[in-house]
Amino acid sequence: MTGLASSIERRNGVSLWRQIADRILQGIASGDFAENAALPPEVALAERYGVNRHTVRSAIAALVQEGVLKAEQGRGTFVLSRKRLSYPIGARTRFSTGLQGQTSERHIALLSSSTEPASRRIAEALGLAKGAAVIRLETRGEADGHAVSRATTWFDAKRFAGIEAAMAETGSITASLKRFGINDYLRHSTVLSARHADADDLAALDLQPGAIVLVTVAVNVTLDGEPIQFAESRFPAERVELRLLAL
Amino acid sequence: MTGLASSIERRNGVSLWRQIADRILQGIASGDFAENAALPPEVALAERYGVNRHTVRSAIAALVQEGVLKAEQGRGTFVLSRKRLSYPIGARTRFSTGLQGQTSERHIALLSSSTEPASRRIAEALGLAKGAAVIRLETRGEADGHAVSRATTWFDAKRFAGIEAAMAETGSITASLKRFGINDYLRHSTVLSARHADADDLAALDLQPGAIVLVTVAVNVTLDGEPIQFAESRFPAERVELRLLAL
DNA sequence: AAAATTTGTCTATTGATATAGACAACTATA
DNA sequence: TATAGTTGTCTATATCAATAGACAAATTTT
Repeated sequence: MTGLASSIERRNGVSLWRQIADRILQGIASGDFAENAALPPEVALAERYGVNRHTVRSAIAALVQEGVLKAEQGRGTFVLSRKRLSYPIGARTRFSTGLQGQTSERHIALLSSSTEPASRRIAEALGLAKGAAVIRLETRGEADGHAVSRATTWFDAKRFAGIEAAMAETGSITASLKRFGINDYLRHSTVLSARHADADDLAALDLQPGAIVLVTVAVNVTLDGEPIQFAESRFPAERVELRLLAL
Repeated sequence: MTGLASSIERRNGVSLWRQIADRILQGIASGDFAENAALPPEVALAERYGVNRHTVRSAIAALVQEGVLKAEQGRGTFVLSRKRLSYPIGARTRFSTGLQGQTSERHIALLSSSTEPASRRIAEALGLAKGAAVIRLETRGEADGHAVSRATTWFDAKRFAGIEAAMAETGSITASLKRFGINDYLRHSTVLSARHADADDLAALDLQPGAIVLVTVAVNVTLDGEPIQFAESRFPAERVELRLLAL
């Protein structure tokens, strides 16, 4: 990306230090600030962004807290290496296989599960009657010990009774579905949006308040086109990008 | 979406009123707050979010300013109708055809154009030598008089000399490419991310500071697989969602 | 007409945010 | 060993953000 001007905005509900922290993150992502190298000195950054040096210090302090930067007195402030995961989305999107090559270990942790009546939206997506019982799973995707996604998933309770136990045991949706005789499935639809992370996402994904999450709402179907799974997934925008396949 | 708890976070660089404004926007998008109906009274909202009534008023004031809400003394605060556009992304993504049925009028406005040497990234995507001349177009997508996207597009300057004039005249990428003998093209790859809008996006998309943009980086190719166009598009997350096709 | 409900305005207080300047502490280099 | 460059700490001040309470103004309900 060519570094477009993009200046800092005042009195808009987002503090200057938070905006500058975001700009520094962008700079790292775009290669403006190289990894494992020193950031420009505080005075230079202050001049570049048109703010006081102390404001820049607040931004840096937040990023040090996040583990993105490391400050050393007398030497400089350094960018720690933190690769952004590229999460593929396509007809055969699978959590585990998708991140192969980028991480050495990944699995899905089951945070909680419950059975509830289907809302109209979920009933329609799964082809059930409104109010039919559905199983709801709250999960967190982890790769190399880092949280990379947070998802809420619904299944027909009648057809997939006990799937929460299978998830807890296998740590994989694909493996769990196999136990119900589903050896292959396709992604039918995906709708994408973005918003600020809510408190639940912040805790589960270990994010700083104000962070942005990418949100996908997807329906998976069998090869016959029968809907089996409805899911909303949240990805931390600062650590993950989505790569659309087969377009 | 089931309304997950998601409480409000303090001293994180994002002011409470901005967080609450975001929550209200979410509430409208999710149907929690119906369009053309009254919002709960300020005291009720204050209690729901655990903040002072004046803080809620600040959030409402911002959304009134944005044209999302309308406050009437003695009556209540009303949600104005503002449908979120659903922008399709697929192999044959076209700006104009994609929004058919959702809007009555749409076109692409050319904001500026220039010729510059290709960065490594753009050269690789377009199959050119690094430093080769490329045409860069800055455009804004408009539907029914509202800005719905902001894009930066690069073309090989040698092959597409004068495309900026065609764009200015036709208001359409598809129509402009036809003048260069390209009657059909496909989307080869799309990478998706999200971030806070920068100053340029804020101005071009008529957003409030702190707003979130969805970012797509895409390469379009001819039917023979030859790359012809590299583009970065920004969509206001509060007004647009991306619907992934053919997955 | 009266009461209840809701938004609008005002004053006051507290804490967070941002600016400004000075100097200490530490590191690398001439 | 100086010197320059960099991060760390301190004080002070002004503005913004958030809370609190009281009452006015407009609308709807009783």
